[in-house]
Amino acid sequence: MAVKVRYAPSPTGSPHVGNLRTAIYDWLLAKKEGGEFLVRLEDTDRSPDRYAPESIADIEESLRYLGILPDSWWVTGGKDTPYVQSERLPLYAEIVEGLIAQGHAYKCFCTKERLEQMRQRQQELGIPSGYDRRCRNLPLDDRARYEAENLPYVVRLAMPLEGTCLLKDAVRGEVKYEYRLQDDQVLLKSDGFPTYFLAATVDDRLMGITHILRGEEWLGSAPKMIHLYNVLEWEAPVFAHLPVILGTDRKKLSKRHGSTNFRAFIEQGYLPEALINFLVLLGWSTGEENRELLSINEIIERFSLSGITEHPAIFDYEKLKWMNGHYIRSSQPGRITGLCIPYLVKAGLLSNPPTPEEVAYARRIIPLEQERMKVLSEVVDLVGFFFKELNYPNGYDEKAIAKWMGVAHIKALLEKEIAAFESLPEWTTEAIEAASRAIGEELGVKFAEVVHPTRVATTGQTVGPGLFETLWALGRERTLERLRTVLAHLS
RNA sequence: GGGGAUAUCGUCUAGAGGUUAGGACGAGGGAUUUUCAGUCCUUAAGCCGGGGUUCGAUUCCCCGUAUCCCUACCA
Repeated sequence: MAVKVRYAPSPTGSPHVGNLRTAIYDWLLAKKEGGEFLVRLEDTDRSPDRYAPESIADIEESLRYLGILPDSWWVTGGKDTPYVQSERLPLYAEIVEGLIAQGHAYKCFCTKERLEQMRQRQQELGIPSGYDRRCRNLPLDDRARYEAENLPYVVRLAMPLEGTCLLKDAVRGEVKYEYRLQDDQVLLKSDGFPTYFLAATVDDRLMGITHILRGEEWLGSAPKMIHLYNVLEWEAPVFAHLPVILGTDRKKLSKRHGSTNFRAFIEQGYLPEALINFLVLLGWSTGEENRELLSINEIIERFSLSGITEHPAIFDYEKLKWMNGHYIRSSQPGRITGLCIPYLVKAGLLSNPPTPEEVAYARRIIPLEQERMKVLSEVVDLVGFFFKELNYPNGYDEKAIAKWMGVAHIKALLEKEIAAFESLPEWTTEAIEAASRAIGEELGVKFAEVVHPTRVATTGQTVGPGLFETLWALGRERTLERLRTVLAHLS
């Protein structure tokens, strides 16, 4: 049977990297096995504080950005339509009616207040918590009366009171559960919407899903779903429970640890291939081959559920940065330039939209800083000196001035450079370097004693790309202007 | 309180009944000298504890401990 996997996000905010990793694994499995990758929107939680329909666009964008496009989803449709659970309500209602008729599920009229009190009492007494099943054994005339009164109700799954459930997990092997310890899970809420347990089970079945990849936090609820499959007489798909991703304090990754949602990573400038490569490695490895830097195709070739780790992984932002830097460095300069320009526009360094001259300038300077970038957003600080008026000495690094603007040969150096640069037939890195070396010899100082003061005078700082590439990119006019300004202040 | 999962350098991980326990990030040192970054070389750093099984366990089993997850009309 062909593999069919699904990613089933909820519109409760910008996607979390943990969910994205699940989506990546889903996509990889589908690609590897020549199967189908389906994405379904699980929008059954309508409570105003969680339901965030505007995040649907984020979900779509995250998949597009990563390049893990679904074979079928609500955006492009497909043969399992609709892909949005709120549009599938009648399907769930029908299943629930059948379950009630067969005694596998029952209406529960308990109020939230009663359930709350029950839970509190259970906690005080130190006994296992869970629904006390009062409505499971409700006398018939009570139920008839409640129904006649139109009391709100939920539908609960009647779990077996004995026996064990054996889950065969693709990453964890066999896990056993006692049915009697399982709660009578709510399947249908009082607002008529299904819960995850019902909706996901029904949809996975109707959509022909063969493998369910989900976070380990779902492991404990597997027996409820397996029981549902059993009473519905459906064959259960393969379950694969993925290790959770933790923050540096070993707690479930959350906003406290820094960025966790897709949007934040994009804004900081992480490349899709870096995100995928890093996320994939958080819980999966190539095994003996021992490689970490892998292209998408190399990952697809090697991917398998058996390579998935069983223990939680801590999200290492440093390693992600390193990996992103690696992918930036190995990208075509044109691509990085294009990706960086919006950051410069946003920072006000370029007009909105940028003029052709500005774009040409950006194309000259951004590649010079490419190997220094870990994330794209750093470009703003890295190339700032190319754009800003330096205004000696205020715009200059204090320590840089202290170290190099007071050296004995500074005035002679600047004077000679201005004269030499003015008369240079061609403004090329080679010509600039040759002239600079000649000046150094004339002055009888070491080459470094030419380079460092010149760098400070023209850039205001001590770090940056190679000096002659910098001056070349800066252009003859800007270079001369900066040298003259500094010289004027020194005189 | 109950249930479940997991346990190899600080972090991500590989690994096998006998290995100098391998790689990567990060950290330290060195080289390249036009700074920073990069690149190359290099060093330090690990099998949770206790019982078994075994000639031999870090590896297999049990117990303990620790950590994480679940225990909602959220997913």
